[in-house]
Amino acid sequence: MAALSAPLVSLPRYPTANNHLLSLIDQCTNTKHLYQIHAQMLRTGLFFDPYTASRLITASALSSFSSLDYAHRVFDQIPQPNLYTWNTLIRAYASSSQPNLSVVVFLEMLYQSCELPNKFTYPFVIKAASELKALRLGTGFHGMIVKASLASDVFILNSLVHFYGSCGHLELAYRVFLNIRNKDLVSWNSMITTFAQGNCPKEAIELFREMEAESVKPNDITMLGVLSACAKKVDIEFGRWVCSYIERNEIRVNLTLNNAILDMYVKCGSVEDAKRLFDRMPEKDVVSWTTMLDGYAQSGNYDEAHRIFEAMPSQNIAAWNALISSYEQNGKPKEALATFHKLQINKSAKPDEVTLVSTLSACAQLGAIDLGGWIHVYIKKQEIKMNCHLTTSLIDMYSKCGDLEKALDVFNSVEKTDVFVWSAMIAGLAMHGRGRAAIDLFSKMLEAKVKPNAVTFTNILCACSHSGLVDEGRNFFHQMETIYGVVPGVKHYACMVDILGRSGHLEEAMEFIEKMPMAPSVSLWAALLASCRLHVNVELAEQACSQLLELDPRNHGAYVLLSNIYAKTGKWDRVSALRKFMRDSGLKKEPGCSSIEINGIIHEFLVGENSHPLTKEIYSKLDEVAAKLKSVGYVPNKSHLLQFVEEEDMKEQALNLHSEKLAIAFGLISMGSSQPIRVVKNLRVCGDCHSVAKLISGVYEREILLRDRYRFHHFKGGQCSCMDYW
DNA sequence: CTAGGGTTAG
Repeated sequence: MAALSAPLVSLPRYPTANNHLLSLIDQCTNTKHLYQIHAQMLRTGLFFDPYTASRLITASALSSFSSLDYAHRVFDQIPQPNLYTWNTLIRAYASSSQPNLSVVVFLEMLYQSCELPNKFTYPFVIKAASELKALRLGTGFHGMIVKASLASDVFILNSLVHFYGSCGHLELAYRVFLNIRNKDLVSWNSMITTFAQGNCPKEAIELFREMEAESVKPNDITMLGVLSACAKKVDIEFGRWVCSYIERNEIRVNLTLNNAILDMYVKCGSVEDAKRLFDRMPEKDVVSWTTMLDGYAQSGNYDEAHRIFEAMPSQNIAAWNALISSYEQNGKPKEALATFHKLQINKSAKPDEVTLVSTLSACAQLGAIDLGGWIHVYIKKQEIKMNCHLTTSLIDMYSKCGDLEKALDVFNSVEKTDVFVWSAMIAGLAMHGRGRAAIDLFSKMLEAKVKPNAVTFTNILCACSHSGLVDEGRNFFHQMETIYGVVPGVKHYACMVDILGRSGHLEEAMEFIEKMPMAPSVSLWAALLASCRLHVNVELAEQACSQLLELDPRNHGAYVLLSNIYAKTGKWDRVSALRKFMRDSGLKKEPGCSSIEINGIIHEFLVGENSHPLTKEIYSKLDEVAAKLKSVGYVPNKSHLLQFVEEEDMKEQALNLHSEKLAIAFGLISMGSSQPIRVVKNLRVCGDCHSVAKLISGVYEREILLRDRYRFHHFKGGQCSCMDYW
């Protein structure tokens, strides 16, 4: 009997040779070693022991010199893989760069193996689903788990919490969490992390309190989640408390935890605390350096930022990105582009999508279409994966640089879209005065089953405002909450005030403001004030202005708008009173500044500028323009003169010095006549400049694209795309 | 003999 049941090839359960080979696997440092062991296993027949073969798979799949390909080939040689072997491969793929293959192997197993997935299989394959953010897939696994009666396993449930969290479904994650009967530390950590990363820092901290109340002892991972929540909440008080909590409870502080504390200090605005910790840290890595660098850059301390940058052991792309994006976000787009340029020369790191997004955004701010277009080509040439972030930035860049057609090309050519891509395209149409097209696109977006968000509504209301679509604007505003569940914020109210005020419904705008459930913002009053100028309503303007100044006493824009209205109605005494007041309180009008890009170089003109090398030519061009326009009957409109110039003949001259005129004149001399002149102005275009640009576009047969603070003016054949509604 | 939770740049 004993002889009959013995296997043909006798394999002792734990033979010494077996143990010896296994211990050799742990000592492998390269693939060659693995091949030798593999060969030895085949020779001795040990390979056909599922456990031994699985160890070989694990070693080749998860080691530092890993080759998943090889692991898979090893797997394919195994005649009858058991469940453990399958799990090994599924696990290896789950944490690889191709988690989808984990799912493929899982499915193969369902078809080929007579064994069913067990409690070990699911955490792996759910991890793959989390990586893929594949909600439906993971939900399917969840169903299988319930059917297989595995739904009480705490390991599986914890991975489901993590899975729903990484898909952004916090409610589902929380529901699973609540259903875990025997919650362990990882359950709490998973849920806290999910809340912290899902932009619910309050809930994360509440859960941490609850955990304490249940006497579950937190560890370093818990604190990472809590600190990340503090950083998101910008609550330094609580952050400091967390640090002392870590000390009091003797939680092991490793490099990662120190980095998290560092980040918390930076995000909460205390670079000083961050620096103190940074100097004391026994060990630092790239993350520590980059976080510190980012802290200085975000706070505008570029001297220190550069010092850190130079001192870092290696300048990775994240470090460059920290500099570029902080410049771009702190209103220093030129510095952002200069840094990008340095990166290109330096070649120490390769631009990634974050770099390109920030740089495109800087191009958009400056109207630098040459560089922006160059980056577009770069993306194609380098075969950089287009994601929604990049698509959004490209659409935004082309729109803001005045090339709406290119923006539409990008929009129409991408496969992947999200709500931000659609919203950016709607914004592009809006700023070019194509209100109807923006509304059509909104309908298409709904057809594509993309849910509009707060940004979408800001943009669509903006479209209505620029195109004078008052009824449509009212409708969207009322529908946004009732139909789409987006609660109007103060920005949406400001848009509505703009829509109503601009179209002359000043009374209705005022009533609308009175019924607002929140306090009006500076920009809301500014919108009303601008409407008062357009429709010349001195009384309401004074009201709006005083409300605005109460919120922001040093807002020079408000004084300028009000003085415009006084000037328009001939109240010159009030104009001078305002001017005196501004001078006495040290308030200066923001100087008008226009820029134009010629052959990739941005030329800037301040109002009255005369430092440009071609100043002489520019001014003589302006004289020529003035003479030509006079001959077609143009009379300068002096009421647009906002500079408080008192002497009459000075006014006409000052009008000629407006920055947009200088930039247009420069464009006329420096560019080929077939190219449109693209100008970006920091303020709203003045009425006289608007008329002049229209005339130039006719007389000189030149297209002019003028972007002002609020929108685009596309001058062609003597007309403007705004139809004079601005 | 296999599991689950992690810090940086948009």
